[in-house]
Amino acid sequence: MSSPCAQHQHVHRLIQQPLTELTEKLRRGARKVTAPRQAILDVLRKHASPLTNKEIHAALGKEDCDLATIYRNMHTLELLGLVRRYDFGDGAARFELSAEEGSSHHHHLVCTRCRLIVEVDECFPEEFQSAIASRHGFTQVQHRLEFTGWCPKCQSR
Amino acid sequence: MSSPCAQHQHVHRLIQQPLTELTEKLRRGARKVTAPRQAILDVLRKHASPLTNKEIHAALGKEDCDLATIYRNMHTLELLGLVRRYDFGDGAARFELSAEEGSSHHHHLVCTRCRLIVEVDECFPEEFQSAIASRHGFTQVQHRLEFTGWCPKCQSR
DNA sequence: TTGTTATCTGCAAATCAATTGCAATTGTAA
DNA sequence: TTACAATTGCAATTGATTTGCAGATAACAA
Repeated sequence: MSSPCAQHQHVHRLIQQPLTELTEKLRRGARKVTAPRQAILDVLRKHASPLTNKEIHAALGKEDCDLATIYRNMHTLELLGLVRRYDFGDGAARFELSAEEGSSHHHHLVCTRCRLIVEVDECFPEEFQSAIASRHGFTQVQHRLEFTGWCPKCQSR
Repeated sequence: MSSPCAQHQHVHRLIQQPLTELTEKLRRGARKVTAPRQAILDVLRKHASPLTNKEIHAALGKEDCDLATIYRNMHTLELLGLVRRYDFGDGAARFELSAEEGSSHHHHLVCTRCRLIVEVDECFPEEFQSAIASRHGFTQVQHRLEFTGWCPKCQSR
C-alpha cells in the first residue's frame, strides 16, 4: 500500500510535477501521469456538479484531447477510485472527484425537467446497509441514492 | 379523467378480455389495449427480476413484436405507472411491474460480477425525503436506491 | 542521458441501446 | 359499420461508448 522506495520516488516527482494524492494513486496502479489525465482532473476540480464526458471534453482548453481518450481515462480513474460515476437517467454517465479527492460523500437531487443538480448530504444508514449485505451474503456493498423531482423554476411548466 | 359511460364500457370489456387494472389504466390514458402491450405485461408478470427490453423481446413467444414497439411501449407503460424503470449501470434499462401491479415498492441489490439481482425491502425514510424536497424547493420528489456488491458465489473470483 | 518497454493517445471504424419517419394496420367510440 | 387517432413493423438514424491499430510517451534502469 505504501511507496516501496519513498525517497527515490519523491525526488523524481518533485522534478516532474507536484506530489499529489492523485499521482500517488496513478503510480500505485502502474498508470502514467499523462497530460490528458491531469487536465481531466483539473476540470473536475473546478466544477461543483458531475460532468459528462462531452462536457469534460468541451471544458478542456488548450489541453484538448480525443474524446475516446476521455472515455478510456474515466474508466481508469474510476477503477483507481479517483472519480465517482453517476447515472441520472438521461443516457450519459457523469463524473466527479471521489470523496477522498476533495468532495465529501454525498448524493444528488436532479431536476428531471432542466437537469439542475443539487448536492444532498443525507445518506442511507450504514447499519441498514450492513444488515442487507450480511442477510444476502454480499460483500463490498455500496449504495447509490438519487433523488429526482421538479426544481422551483420548473414547477410552473 | 374518469370513464364517461361506465356501463357501456364494462360490457365492451367483458367481451374482449378480462377487466384488469392494466386495461383500466390504459383506457384512462386514452391508450389502446393491444396484443404487444398485453404480451409485454404478461412477460413481466412471470418474472421476478427487472428485465431489459431485449430480454422482454426474447421472452415473447408467439406474441412476438418488433423491438422498437417494445421500446415505445415501455415509455408508455412507465408514463401510465404500470411499470417501473431501473438502471443498474450496465447500459441497459430494466423494467418490472410497478407497485400497484403486483410487486411492492422495493429496491435492488445487484452483483456487479454476475448481475444477480436480489430484492431489498429497506427504503430511504420518507420524512428525510420530504425534508430534502422542501429544503431545496423541489416537488414531485422520488428516489432511486440501489445496492451493488459481490454475491456469495462471486466473492472467490 | 539513453535505451527499453509497457502504457497511452489519436484517429477511424464499429457497437449497442434507444429513437424516429413513414406507410400500413388496428382498437375505439359513435 | 364507419371514421379516426393510436399503434405497429421496418428501416434508417442518433448518440453514447468501445475498440483496433500504429505512432507517441512516461517510467525506470543502466
